[in-house]
Order: sequence, then C-alpha cells, then structure tokens
Amino acid sequence: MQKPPDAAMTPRPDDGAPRAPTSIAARAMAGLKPAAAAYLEGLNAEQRRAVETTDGPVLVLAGAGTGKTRVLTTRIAHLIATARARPFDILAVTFTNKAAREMKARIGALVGPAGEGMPWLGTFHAIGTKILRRHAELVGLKSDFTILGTDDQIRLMKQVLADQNIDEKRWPARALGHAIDGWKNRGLGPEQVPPGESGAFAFGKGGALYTAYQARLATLNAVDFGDLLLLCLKLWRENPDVLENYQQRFRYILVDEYQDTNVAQYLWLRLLAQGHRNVACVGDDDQSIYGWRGAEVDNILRFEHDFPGAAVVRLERNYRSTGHILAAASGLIAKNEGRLGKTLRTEDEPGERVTISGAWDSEEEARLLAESIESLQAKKHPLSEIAVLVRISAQMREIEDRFVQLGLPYRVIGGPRFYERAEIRDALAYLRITANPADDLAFERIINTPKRGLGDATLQQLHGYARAERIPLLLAACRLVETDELKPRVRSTLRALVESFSRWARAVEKMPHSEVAQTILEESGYTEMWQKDRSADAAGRLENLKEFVRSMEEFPDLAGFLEHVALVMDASEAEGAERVSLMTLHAAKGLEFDTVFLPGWEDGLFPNQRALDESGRAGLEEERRLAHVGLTRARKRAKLSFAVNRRIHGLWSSTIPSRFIDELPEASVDVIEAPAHFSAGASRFDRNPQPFGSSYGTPGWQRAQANTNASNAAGGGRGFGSAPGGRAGARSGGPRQIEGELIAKSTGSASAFLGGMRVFHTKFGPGTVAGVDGNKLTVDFDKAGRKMVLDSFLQPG
DNA sequence: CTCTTAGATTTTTTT
DNA sequence: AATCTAAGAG
Repeated sequence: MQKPPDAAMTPRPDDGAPRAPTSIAARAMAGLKPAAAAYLEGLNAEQRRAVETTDGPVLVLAGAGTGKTRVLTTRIAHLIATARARPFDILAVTFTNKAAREMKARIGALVGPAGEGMPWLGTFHAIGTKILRRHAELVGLKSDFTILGTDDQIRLMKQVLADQNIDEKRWPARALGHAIDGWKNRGLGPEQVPPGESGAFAFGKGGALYTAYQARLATLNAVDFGDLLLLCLKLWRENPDVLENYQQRFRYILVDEYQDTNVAQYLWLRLLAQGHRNVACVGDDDQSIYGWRGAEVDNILRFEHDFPGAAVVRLERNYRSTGHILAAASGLIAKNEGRLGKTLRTEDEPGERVTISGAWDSEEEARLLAESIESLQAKKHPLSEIAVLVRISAQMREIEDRFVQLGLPYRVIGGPRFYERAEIRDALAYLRITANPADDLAFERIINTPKRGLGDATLQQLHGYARAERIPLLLAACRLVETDELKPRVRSTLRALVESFSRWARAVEKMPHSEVAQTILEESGYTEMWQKDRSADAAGRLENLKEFVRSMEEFPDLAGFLEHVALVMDASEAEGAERVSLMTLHAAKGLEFDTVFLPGWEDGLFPNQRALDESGRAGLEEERRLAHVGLTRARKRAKLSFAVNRRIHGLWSSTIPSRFIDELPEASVDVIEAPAHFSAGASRFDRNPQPFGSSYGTPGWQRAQANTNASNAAGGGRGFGSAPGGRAGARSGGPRQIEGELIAKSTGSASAFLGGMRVFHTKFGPGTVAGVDGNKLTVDFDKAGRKMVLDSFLQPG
C-alpha cells in the first residue's frame, strides 16, 4: 500500500509561505485554471458549501446517496487547486482499504497527476502504522515490528491464559481477546481499565491478563490492530514535540464515515485536529451499523460540542433512489430516537413501490427470489445491477444452492478474505519466519504443517528452553538439536527444518522473493501436502497458493509484501462481471444497485434476536439502521421477503414477519400475493406438513389466511398477506399486486385467541396460548415448547 | 503422534 | 446442518 517512502514529505522549504511557482499545487492550479469552476459545477448548494467551507471544523451530515464521496474528493481537489494545501498537507482517513482506494482513484481523476501521492490518505490503521514506524523506539518497539492478525492474537492469548493457570474452558481466549479489543477501542491501556471491568474477567485477573498480553507483544516486537492507534496516542501524549510536528504537518484533516469511529480513533483525531483545527468529518448517524465493534454514534452527535463553532452542513438531496424507496427508508428510520434528523428528498419520480412477499419456508423464499431474478434477466435487467442482501451469512447457503441449480451466475461479496484462508496463512507463516526468525507465532503455526512428527510434546520442550534462555523458538530449536535432549527421530526432523529455514533466509538475499516463496512451499512439502489431499477444495487451495506467489511480484521486497498483507486483508476483486451480487447488509454499505432483494425479514433474524438481547433498545435501533441501509442501496426496486418457517441451527422453527415491515409507510409498499401454485389442490389439513416446497399440498401460510380473514373480519383487520379475492387471483397465474392494501398490523385487530385457549398448530401440534399481542401469540406447545407464532397458523383446538 | 469420534457452537466485520 | 474443537484410542 505505501511502498514509496513519501519523498514529498521531506522537503518543506517554505512552510506556510505562499507556494513557489514550481510547487505541485501551483502546477495543479495552472492545469485547472481554465476550468477552475468545473469541479464545483455539478454540485448543489449544500454540497458546495461542504466543499467551500474549508477552514475551521465542519461536520457534513450526508444521508445515503447524497454524494458523500463526491463532496470529500471535491473538497480535497478544491484545497489543492486553491493552493490552500499541497497534497502532503492533507490527512484523509477512511475505515476500509476499499474506501481509501476509491478515494485515491477519484482524486486522481479530478486533480490529475497533482493529486497523486497523497501520502496521508489511508485507513486509520495504515496511517497509524506509518507514524509508528518512524517513532517506534519512543514506544518501546523496533521499527520493523510485525502486525498481528486476529488468529495470532488468539494464539497469544491462549499462551497468556496458560501461563496464568486459568481454565481455558471457563474463560476462553476469544472472550479475553474480545475484552482487550474492547478496551483498546475505547483508548484504554492496561493501567487505565476501570477496576470493575478488569475484575469481570477470570476472577479479577482481566487487567493483569491485559498487562501480560502487552508484555508478550513487546517481547515479540509485535502489535495488534488496536495498538496501531493506541500506541499513537501514547506516543503523542508522552512526546508533545512529536505531536506538535504532526499537528503542524496536517493543515487539513478529512474523515470519512465518521459515525463509525470508536473512542480511540476519536481521541487520535482530536489530538491531531488541535493544530490547525481544520477538520472536516463526513458521516451519517443513520448508517451507523458497527456499534457492536466499538463504533460510537456519540462521536457524531457530540461533534459540535467538541469543536465549538463548527459548521454543520446537511446533505439531504438524494441522487440515488426513486421516491417510494426513499419514502419507505425514511419512514422506517424515523422510528428511531436519538438521531440528528435528516429528511432525505429526491427529485426523481416515485417509481415502483417496495414489494413485500411471504413464503412458506426459507427454501421457497430462495426459489421465489431466484425466479424473480430470472424474470428480470429475461427483461434484460443486467445481473450486475442486482443484489441480494441478507442479515447473516448463514442465509446465503440456500440462496446459493438455488442459484447454482438454475445456473444463475452470482458472486459472494465479503466472504472469507483471501489472506485469511488457511493455506495462505500457512504460506505466510513460512515467509514471516524467513523474514523474521523471531516470529514465534508463525513458527508455531507451521512447525507441524505439513505433518512431520513434531507435535505438542516437542513444542512444549522448545517453549521451555526458549523461555529459560529468553530466545525465540527457532533459535531454541537450533540449539536443542545440538544437544541430546531430543529423541533421535525428532532431533533429525527438527534439524532438517532448522537448516531449511537458514537456507531460505539466505535465498532471500539473492533470489527474487516470489521465487523464494515458491521454493519454500515446495521444499517444505507444503505444496505436496495439498496435492496428496483428495478433498474437494484441495485444487482450489493450490490455485490460491499460485495466486499468492504471483501477487508477491507486485511488491518490491518481502517486508513490503508482508506489511501489505497485514493491513490489507483484502485482495482486490475482479469487477464488472455479469453476476448477481450476494452479501450481508453490512457488506453492502456504500454500494448501490438498481434492484435489491432483501430476504429474511423475520423477527429474530432481522431484527436479530441476539442484537436485541445484548443491546436492548439500542440494538433494535441499530438493526433498524441496518434495514435503512439495506433499502437505500436500491436505485429503482427494493423487494422484501420473509418466510414463515426457517431452519435455525438445523431445526425448523416458525417465524413471524419482521416488525420493521409493519413500520414501513403503507403508501410506498406493495404486497405481492402468493404465487398460483400456492393454493393449488388444497387438502385442508396436512397432518404432517412438509417443509420442502409447496408441492406437497397447500402450505400452511395460505391455508391460514382464510382462517385469519374469518377471525379478523369483524374487527376490520387483515391478516398479513391476505387480500380479497385471493383465490381468484391465484387462478390468473402470475403474481398479483394489491396496491396500498394491508401491511400486517399487530395492533388494531384483536386476535380471535385468548390466553389459556387450547390451540392446534400444523407444525407444532397442540398447545396452550400463553400470551396475545395483536395477531402475534405466545404459545406453549405440548411437544415443541414455547414459541411465538402468528394467530393465522393456529386452529382452535 | 495421529487419527477418530464425540461435543459444543453458531451475528453482523475491519484493520 | 455443518463445522470446528477437544478429548480418547490406537
């Protein structure tokens, strides 16, 4: 990512003075002069204000689709073009590498060569790394420190827990990792952890474990992701002169996705911004969906307080979605409290309403969804403009199965990342030790991969020796093979391994690093291991390894490559193929598509039960924001769906439509009636309902509607999905739309059922009503236990 | 030490 | 249901 050391940084001949005519900015200006206003021209008044309010703190509240990135890039172009700053005077931080890449590209397009080499445009972590490498000694590191990924962290935590004799069953390493991450996200070092929280883990040892973990990191000359920010804070607090240097250097600061900043990032920014106070944060409180990993919406709500006199610009004109989609999304998000409040508007036509359809089970939902995509495809709708957004990855499987069966091309976005695959991590481990023989974590990872008979016992022995001598594992291995403390067999394999590593380390000096990698993979037997493996994905893994070696060629040296991998866990994806995109709602943030499918809108799944349990109302609001993000990804069509039966952890459960569906404004919604085959050839009572497709008879959902209509007609209410003339419509063939009708109302119509009544459910059998909430009932089933169900699925029993 | 089997574990994701 | 982890047998 940052291969060339920023040559531009070093010469600063005329700090603060007007730019010399030969400066980059001046050349940029010269180039831009004739079209000086060009880059401002397409902007609306609000956007223009966001760009032109250059000095002092600015908060830009940019709703979905309001041109946020455009404002950000134009602002940078404007700063450069008006000679307020040179590219290297500007600090621009993003959260993801993807966002950073995109911004780089767009600035390049706007400013031309002058925008190149913005050395301080990058993710928080990339910039933090860059700063730390320069001042590593001041925080007790060497400048070639390694950056640990999540799995290395866990490995290290396990060791720490073992050292302190803590039962790993009761206090899993993951949990400790979570706690420490949480503290780091909040900017807390080991000594700053509140005593109460420190005591919450492992009988009061939380803080001590944190300290021990940091000590282990230090001896390894390693940092984790949290440290990349936390150590910057430490560096600046303890070295005011260093801080001041950076404060002066960054004349203008820009922050993307400000609503996602955590406390550590906020503190980091605030320290830097105290220099010139030219800080512009762009964000949208309604799109804050990362609260569970430490993001603080409060940061955005508090901005004006922290930066008195801040200008606040609201971008409310949406350029993406049609009227109905926007109305649906706005109506939904309006149910949230505690937001800064924006009203998105569009000048686009109303367009199609958001559709809602139900299915008997998740498999049928997937089938209907795929059919719907096929019919769009038949109408020449490009597949690349269709996305399916799910709440959890587990939903993807059934949908993928369907796509595969139909031969519908698709791609999963944001799946397991390239550098996180086991074979890549293994290969990386080999390279890491070659580059840095003290990398114990990497050594542990591959000492017995491929299997060479060096197991736990040997490793323990090495550990003991290494700790006693205070040397790295590899060196310990070196020494131990010279003694006779090892069994002969172990001794000879270990000796061979040790010798291989020193041979490879020498090879790095005289061979291109990708060739060395190739050699290592072959000589270590790693490639062979996968060649012998006959499992289905072995071929793919070998393919990945090839790609891995090839990708190394793009980097000047091994160290540069390793740093790239540590920070950018992401291999750039091939774009533009004619495929449907499948991803989680989280992964969809920042993207847009003509047509968006949103399956699985069921209570418990979305809003997710766990989010509700863990964070209560705040959790619900975050889920609602997630729904808002999902809807606003759509330009022309949004299609919601839900299933009334879904397999959760392998068990079928009955589900009820998401409460978010009730919250959508009726005027912008169409309910799609069940397709014709739904009610074909009905046997009225299916003793043993088959979850697999509706071909087995009338699905319960449809059957239940008659029931609901009957029971609710008097109260004027309607069951979900019911519509007058349903049967007639069914005969007519394709889906029929009933405009503006319905929407399940859990309020309004009282259910025909009362607490204590005996009832019968087609799936769960007989039971007793325990509670009633509109048409949603809590029932204690004789066999299946307590469940929430829609009254329409129940017969009086 | 390695392989097998029983058991638990199951959101969202970046760096 | 599927997958990963840890304990037990060979």
